[in-house]
Amino acid sequence: MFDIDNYFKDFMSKEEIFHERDVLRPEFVPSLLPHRNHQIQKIAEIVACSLKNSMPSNIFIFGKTGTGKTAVISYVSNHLNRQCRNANIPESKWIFLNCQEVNTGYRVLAKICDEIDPDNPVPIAGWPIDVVFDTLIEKINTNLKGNCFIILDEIDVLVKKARKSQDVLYNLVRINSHLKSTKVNIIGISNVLNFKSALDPRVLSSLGEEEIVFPAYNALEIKDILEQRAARAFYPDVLDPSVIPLCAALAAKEHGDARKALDLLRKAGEFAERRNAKQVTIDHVYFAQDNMEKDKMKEYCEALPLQSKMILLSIYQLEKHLNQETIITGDIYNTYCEMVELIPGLNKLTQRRVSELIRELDLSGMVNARVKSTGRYGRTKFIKSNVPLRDLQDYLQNESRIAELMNIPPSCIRNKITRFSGKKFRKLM
DNA sequence: GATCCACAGGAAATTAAGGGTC
DNA sequence: GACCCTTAATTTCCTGTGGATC
Repeated sequence: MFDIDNYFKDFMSKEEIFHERDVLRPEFVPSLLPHRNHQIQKIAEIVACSLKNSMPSNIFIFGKTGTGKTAVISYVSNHLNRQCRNANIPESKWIFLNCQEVNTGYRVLAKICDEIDPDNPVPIAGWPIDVVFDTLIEKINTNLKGNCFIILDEIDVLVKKARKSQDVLYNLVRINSHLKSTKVNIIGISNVLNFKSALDPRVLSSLGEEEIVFPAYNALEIKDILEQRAARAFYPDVLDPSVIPLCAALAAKEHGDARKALDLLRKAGEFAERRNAKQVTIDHVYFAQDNMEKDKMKEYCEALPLQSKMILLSIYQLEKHLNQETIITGDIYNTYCEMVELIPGLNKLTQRRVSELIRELDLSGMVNARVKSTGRYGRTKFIKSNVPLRDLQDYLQNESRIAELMNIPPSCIRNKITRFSGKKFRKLM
C-alpha cells in the first residue's frame, strides 16, 4: 500500500531540482520579455495617451499560440498602472476575457459587468441583452475612474460562433458615446490571421484601428526565453547543457510555441524530481514529451460526451476488425447506429450531427479525417484513428457503458457486405 | 460533356433547459 | 404561473463537390 506520509516526508528531505517552479508556468510574467521589444514599444505608444486622459486606439493583435501576446499585454498593463500610481492619477482597469470560455455576446457583457462590480453579478441567462448592455454602462459610470481596457483573447471564436455576438462587439466598440468620464478600449487577440474577413465591416472599422503581428519565435529565441526562466526556476547545475537547446528545438518545430517549450522544460524537471535524479537530462525531456501527448489525448477522451465516445467506439470496432481497410463516414454511422441501440435511453443522432462530431474529433487530433472524392462512388471522409488501438481501448474502457460493448462486433462487420465489389473501398452495409 | 454517388457542410429551425420579470 | 430571454444541442433542409463512369 502506498505510504503517503512517508512519501511526503521523503519529498521534503530529498535534493531539490526546482528553485521557483512557477516561473515556468504560462501565467508568470517576467520582468523582461526577450524578443518582444518591438511589440511592447508599439502597444506602449498606443496606450500611453491614456495617461493624459485621452482615448487610445483600439488594437488588433495577431499571432499563433505561445508567441507572447498575453504576456506582453500583462507586461504593458503592469507598467502603465505603475506609472499611474507614480503620477497619482486613477489606474486603468484591465479586463481579460478568453472568448473560448466566454463565448457568447451575452456572456461577454455579463462577465465585464461582474469584473467591474463583483458584488452585484449579472445572472448567467435570463436578461434581454440590451438590459445587460445598459447595466454595463451604468456600472462603468458608477465604478470606474480611469480608462478601461477590455482584452478579448481568441476573439475569432466569439465572432465565428454567433452572428449576434458581432452586434455586441459593435455596441462595445461604440460604448464610449454613452460614458461620462471613463473611456473603454478594446484589444482583440486572434491566432487566425485571416480572421478579419469574417468581421462585420462596422466592427472592423472601429476595432482594427491599430494592428500588431506577433511572429512565431525561432529556436534561438525560444532558447533565450528558456535560459532566462531556467535561471530562476532551477537550482544551479541541475540542467544538463543539452536540455534547453532540445526543448527549444522541439517547440520551434511546433510553430515556435514558447508556452509549449516552458511546459516541456517544467515537465522534464518534474520527471527528474520524481525519479530522484540529481540532474535533468534529455531522456527526461523525451519522456516528458511522450507523456504530454498521451496525457492530452487521455484527458480529452475522458472528457468527451457519451455520443462522441460512441463514435470513437465505432472507429475502434472498425479498425480492430477491418485491419488497415479504409473507413468512411457511412461505415462509422452504420456501426454507431447499431451500437447506440444497445445502450438503453441513448438517443440516436442524425448523420449530419455524427459528421459534425467526427469533424470535432479530427480537429482535436484524436482522428484523422480527410475528404476525398471517389468519383462515381461519391465524396466522403476517409477516417483513421491517430491513437494506437491499445490506447484507444484503454481510454474507452473507463466508460462502463462502452466497456460492455467493446467485445461485441456489430453485425455490419460480421456480415461484411460489399457494395462496390472491392474496387475502391469496401462499404459495409 | 452529362450524370451520378455519398456525403460535406452552411444556414435556419426546433427543442430543451436555465434563468429572469411581472 | 405565464411569458420572455439566452444558450446549447440537435435536426432539417438545402446546395455544393469532384472524380469515375456513361
